[in-house]
Amino acid sequence: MPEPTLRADARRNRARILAAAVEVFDEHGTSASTEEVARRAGVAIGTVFRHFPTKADLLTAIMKDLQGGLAVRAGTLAAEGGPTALFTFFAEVVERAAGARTVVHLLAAGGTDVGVDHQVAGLGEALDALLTRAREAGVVRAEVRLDEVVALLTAACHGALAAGWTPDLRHRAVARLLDGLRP
Amino acid sequence: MPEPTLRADARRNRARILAAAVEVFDEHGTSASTEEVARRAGVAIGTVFRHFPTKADLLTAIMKDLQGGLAVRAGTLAAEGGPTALFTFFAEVVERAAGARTVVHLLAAGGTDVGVDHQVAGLGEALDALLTRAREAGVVRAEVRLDEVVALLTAACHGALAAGWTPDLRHRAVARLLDGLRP
DNA sequence: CCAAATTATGAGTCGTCACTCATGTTGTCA
DNA sequence: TGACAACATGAGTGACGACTCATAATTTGG
Repeated sequence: MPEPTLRADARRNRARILAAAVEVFDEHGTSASTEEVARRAGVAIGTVFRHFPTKADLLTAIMKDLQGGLAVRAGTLAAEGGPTALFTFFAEVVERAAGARTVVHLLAAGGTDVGVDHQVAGLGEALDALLTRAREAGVVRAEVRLDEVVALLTAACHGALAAGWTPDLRHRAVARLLDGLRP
Repeated sequence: MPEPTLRADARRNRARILAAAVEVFDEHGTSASTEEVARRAGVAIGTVFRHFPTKADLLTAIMKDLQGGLAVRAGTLAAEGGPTALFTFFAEVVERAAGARTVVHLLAAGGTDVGVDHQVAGLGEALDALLTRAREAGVVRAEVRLDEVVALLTAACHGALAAGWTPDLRHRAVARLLDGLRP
């Protein structure tokens, strides 16, 4: 665990860079230049490369944060939400994806460009909890498996960015998707 | 209609370039270089740019062909297939997308990078025929609209390229999607 | 078979982007 | 507070890709 505590300014800059990167990639996709990220973060380009030696490293770090955030949200819903919390989570993620290219681009890269262990951060476990809860309550068919839910969620996020997906269409499409899980 | 009949070699080269482009883009995505397309087609790079002044023009032409092919297939299924022909078409397209990045990348670009009129080629009409047929036969709920079907199809194609979609998972995911359309 | 127009060629241009490194700056700890 | 290590800076490098253009090779109508 090589974590010899970063210097104060270094920690601050690292956070700024990550925040700026999410903004920039949300707006222009992951093909946006590293220089644009540096500009938005208010640091020199060399600083970005000091913290993230490769653009892929930067993307991986974002992915990690993202998964962490989703895992937390899924965990909260699993604990507090009712039997349909899975549906809530599903809709929330798609809604977020609609306005933020980063999520989708990273999901798209999943495993190819960006090396991310999908087991990390407990996202899988949290989703599994949501699914089990829904299954036991009978709002989801018994034979629906976790990987199918993840697959549909991924697909929906991609679709949400496609041309012509108005909010209305998005809601109807997600509704149809969830209908496919119900008994 | 500016079509003063191309010279024989020009027609041949145009066809070769289109075929090569589909191959290359299927393998490496639409970010593959124009030079690679030229190499595969066995022509010089200048020739590619003579026929398609811009890379976007090349992509648009491929898109047109692609939509035409899908429209024909949809038309055939609408005429010959049974009430579940819509499901057959859906599954076929996803299956094809799984092995060919071009389809998906172009769908993803839909309207942004590549300017394509989705009304062209009668794809919408053919799909509508399939949907109507299914609806009348009662295998699809009455309130399902065409744009939802297209949205789900797009989403599924994107997902089919994502990491970890084994053939088995792909089939199950599509099955769940179609379940969402049934009464 | 022969011009004249059309098309093919491919080395070169221009721009962009990920990434580097010599130099300057700042935080930290004794 | 001083001194050293950690960090920041930003002009520069090399690679790559879309696109151009002067020149050479084909096709085609007469």
